[in-house]
Amino acid sequence: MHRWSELFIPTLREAPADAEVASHKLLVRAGYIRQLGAGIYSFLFLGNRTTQKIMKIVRQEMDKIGQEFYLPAIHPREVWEESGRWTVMGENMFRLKDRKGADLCLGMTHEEIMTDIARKELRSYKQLPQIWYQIQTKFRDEPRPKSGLLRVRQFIMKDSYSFDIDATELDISYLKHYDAYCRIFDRCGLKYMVVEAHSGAMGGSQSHEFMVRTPAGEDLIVSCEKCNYAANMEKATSKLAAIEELKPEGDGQPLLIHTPGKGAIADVAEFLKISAKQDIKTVAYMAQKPGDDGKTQEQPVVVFLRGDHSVNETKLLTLVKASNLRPMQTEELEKYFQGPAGFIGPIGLVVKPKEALGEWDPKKQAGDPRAVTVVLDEALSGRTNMICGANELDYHLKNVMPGKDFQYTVASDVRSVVAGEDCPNCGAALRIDTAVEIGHIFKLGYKYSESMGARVLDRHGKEVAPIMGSYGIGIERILTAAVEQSNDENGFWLPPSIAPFEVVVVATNTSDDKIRTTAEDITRQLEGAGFDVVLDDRDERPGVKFKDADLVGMPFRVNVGKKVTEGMVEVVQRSTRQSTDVKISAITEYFKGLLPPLG
RNA sequence: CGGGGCGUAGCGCAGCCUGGUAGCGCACCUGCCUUGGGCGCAGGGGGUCGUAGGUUCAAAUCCUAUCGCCCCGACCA
Repeated sequence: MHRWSELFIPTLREAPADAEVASHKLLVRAGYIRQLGAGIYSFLFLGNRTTQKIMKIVRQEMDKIGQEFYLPAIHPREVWEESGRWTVMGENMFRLKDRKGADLCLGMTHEEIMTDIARKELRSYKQLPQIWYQIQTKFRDEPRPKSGLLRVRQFIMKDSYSFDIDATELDISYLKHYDAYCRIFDRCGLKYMVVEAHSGAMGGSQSHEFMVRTPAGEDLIVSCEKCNYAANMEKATSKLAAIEELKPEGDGQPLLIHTPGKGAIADVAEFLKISAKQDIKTVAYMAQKPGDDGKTQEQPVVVFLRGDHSVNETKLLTLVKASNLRPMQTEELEKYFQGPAGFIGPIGLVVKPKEALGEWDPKKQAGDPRAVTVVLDEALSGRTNMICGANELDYHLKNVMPGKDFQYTVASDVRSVVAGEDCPNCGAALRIDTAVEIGHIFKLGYKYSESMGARVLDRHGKEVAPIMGSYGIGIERILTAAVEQSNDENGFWLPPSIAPFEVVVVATNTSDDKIRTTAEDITRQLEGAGFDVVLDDRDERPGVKFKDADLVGMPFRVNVGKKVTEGMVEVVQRSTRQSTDVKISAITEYFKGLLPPLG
């Protein structure tokens, strides 16, 4: 029997001053966690019980589709060099040296290690498909750990990896994970949504993120209330209302107009009595990418989009296969546009051909030194009679038509969706929320199997690289998300499946023998029926015990008090505060109707 | 890495400007009391004031450096 009086549950009346988000404050106050350093936390009794329950659910569902391994956390440098990520991971990776001076790192994720096993052992298509998973501690030297358990430097992750003979088979492994993840998060009692995510510049074809809405989240997700459209900001798009085009003036050719001192879009629009929607915004970047020699390569990228839109830099990075963007400086603007900041525009640019998109090989960069990658946002396709900068101080152009009056390297969706725009599926209004990512499934492709040399023979005897997928779940984030989702000023409540205890039995007055023994009896009964119960038998005033019970996350409380003389106790549901008088003799039956048996 | 803030008892804070005995609330220990929402009374324990230098007769307080933590930004396969 778990007696509170003998347990270590250090609850706090006040939250630590440096806690900001609800889950952080409450998990500390409830005695689940204590901080050791920035982004490093100890899990105490209650916190550990919960994460163990979460892991049990994850394990049960993963065992239905895969096999659990246990892999090292310390990795030799060589494996990470083979995949190229020893360099790519940069400062985010914890590195150390052993006594012989050999380089090692703490694993941030385990693609390399799993692929290493695969290449040494897998020989034939007959051994595929394989799904291997593990639940392991990961280390990331975050530049800025924050928000309690949300962004930390050490955390537990369930990660799995699939090896398939071809893309069709990968689809099956991917779908298995998708379904397993839904079962896991359902069982953990989370309200989550699945969003399409961008798969990054490093290859990979499909990716979904499992997100929980919360103000503490760091990711933005776009979703439709009407249909089930949901996407990551970096992937989201929207249907735009038709724009009323300006009338052409003169012969319809671009026409120079004097706009003295009106550089900004808003000024131009006001000066010309037009809407920003009729203006072309020009955003000029230098795209950056680390070169093979370790030096940063740069190339000019210019985006044209509707005056009231803004560039989504992640979309753009993916499009031009770059790792970073910086705004062009004045001299660079003058070099490529031959015009002054504020009045730059598309006409007169030397446009790189479509084949040059995403091309970084310096040998293929020869040609006109003024050549730039020009990206036209799709929202400008087919537009007519627009206003744009003339590349001349204090002048703009009228009657400009993308595609006719200027060329571009590529037309693509590179703008950010704005809340209230129309859903691309059903046309209803889109909303944008912050959310926390609790799971991510990802079609990796051949990146690791190719670079690390995993090969199997296919049914024709031909040597091929297996195609891979990688899939992660943040264990602590499930807890954090659950707390974020269900809390008030007094504390939080967890879904019974992951709460440290499903029921707390409060003996309101321990000096009353009848009350004390009844509370013990009830606890014993409920335990006997398979429920997870803790008995609060502390010699405290009832108020103290009620406050604690409200704080620490148990979904149900049984108050054993004066009504024992009538054979009754109260059952209080934490989430609703609803209190029900229940006959002591019927208490087990009552909970059987409320709670599913423990798995 | 840029900007800001904070390090004084387990937690929350005051004291610092204007140098001179280290304080308050909660928590903790003992006793009494109380027992349906952090109850009351009495007594008590606990802090090299983040660390290291410096100035001074004297430093929590002034100066310098350094470490740590938090927030905003950058970053986040």
